[in-house]
Amino acid sequence: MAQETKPRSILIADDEPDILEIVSFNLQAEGYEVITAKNGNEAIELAKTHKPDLIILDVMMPGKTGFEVCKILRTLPAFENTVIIFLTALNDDNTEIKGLETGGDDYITKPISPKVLTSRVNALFRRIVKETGSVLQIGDLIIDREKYIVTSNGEEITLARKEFELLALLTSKPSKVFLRNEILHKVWGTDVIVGDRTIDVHIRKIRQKLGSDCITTVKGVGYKFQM
Amino acid sequence: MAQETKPRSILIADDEPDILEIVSFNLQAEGYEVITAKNGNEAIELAKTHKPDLIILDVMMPGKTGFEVCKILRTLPAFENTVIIFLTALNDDNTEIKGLETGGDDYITKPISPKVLTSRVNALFRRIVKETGSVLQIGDLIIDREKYIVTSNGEEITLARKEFELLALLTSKPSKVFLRNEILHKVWGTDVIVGDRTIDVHIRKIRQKLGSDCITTVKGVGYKFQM
DNA sequence: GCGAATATTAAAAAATTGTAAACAAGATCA
DNA sequence: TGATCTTGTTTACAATTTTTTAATATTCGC
Repeated sequence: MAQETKPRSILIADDEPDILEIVSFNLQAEGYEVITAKNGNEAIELAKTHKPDLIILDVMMPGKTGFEVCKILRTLPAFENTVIIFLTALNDDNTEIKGLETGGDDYITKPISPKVLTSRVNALFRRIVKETGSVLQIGDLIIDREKYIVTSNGEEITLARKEFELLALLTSKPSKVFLRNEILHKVWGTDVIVGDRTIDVHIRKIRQKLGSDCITTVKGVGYKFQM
Repeated sequence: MAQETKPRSILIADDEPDILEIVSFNLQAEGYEVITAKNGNEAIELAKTHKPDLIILDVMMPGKTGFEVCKILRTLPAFENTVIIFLTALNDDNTEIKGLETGGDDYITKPISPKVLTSRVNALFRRIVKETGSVLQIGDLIIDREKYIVTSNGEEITLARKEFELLALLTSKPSKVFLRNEILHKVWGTDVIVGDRTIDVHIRKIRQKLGSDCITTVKGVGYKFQM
């Protein structure tokens, strides 16, 4: 039931092994998948084969500079939207401006704090990343809270608001039995008073729409969702 | 009808008049529309009324700090996606990390070069525009957010400002259901109060102009755009 | 089988949205 | 300037959908 998300991948190119190691270590600790390159040409190769989500480029590298790598990558459609961060010892305004104008998203000067770098990477991902949206998948049932859509076997099912919220509640913890009281509180709210049969009627409608046997009655207690 | 392009607007908050002046000057020279605030509370006020595309906040300000302003704004739906840059004399890793984690998109330490700031602003806008897509094409509908033009089957459709903003919001995430409240906040602003039927009427006008079946009503929830 | 709990059904009630028309405030233009 | 649009908003009512109630049947555990 838990949605497996592919970890975001980051390519780091730097000719100093120490930097590669410490930055890799910190980014991996944060949950990113890290690939390293020792120079510009290797960076381009690895970028093409791995298509990382973010690329960190040292500016001064043997072979090709970070700027050159960036320029080359940006001409390729696959990388026009990839986030690129420059890393450099050159603390010079004009170089920084040049880096940002070359197509870099950020420019960090050495010596860098690995934690700051990580924060900046996180900030960029937060900004770029489309929110995954709260999509719940159980068996062949997909519940998309953002789009307010329920799909069963690829077929879209229209649920009214209370029906949707009730189903969303039950599916939030499959197999858990929700007490009638609990359901009332969470779907209707604490200050709304409705009759006893109201829940039943809504459950019935959901059962009708989904094909009945995914919501089980636990007599005297409540309901639970199970595929 | 003259097609005016709405310039991107930037709000700068700093208690040092010199900084306000020099930064404003440079950003205006770059073509941005600049609004200035002298402290945190003024920043919040101006943000609410002007809804700028980007906000630059000094961290140390009388009244509310930049971090506090950021935190407050981020809780409002209208500002959850606004770009925020921190500006500060505190060259301290932990503070920088805190700033980025508070929801800031960038953190620049003083003394700053106005040109570097401008470059960073440009870089962030370049990135955002890519994500938001200043020109959106959905089916045979083309929405140019920058030029305020909507084209359907090659034919230009004239939308009033509110209509355009509403459509732009809905199309910014196709299929996502926007809550009525969310729409009110993002199109009308946080402190504007309009009647219940106002949204409906605008939706109706858009439907009339585009041919009705691209905006779907999700009763009790909101509206969504779908081709 | 008994009784309490739940299912079913239809119809009433409530909530939400669609629509047309009217209005004020600006903008536009002759 | 005054007349005429355009825009944004409100109002009032119609149309629709959702939610609830209430009355009746059915189920399930004991």
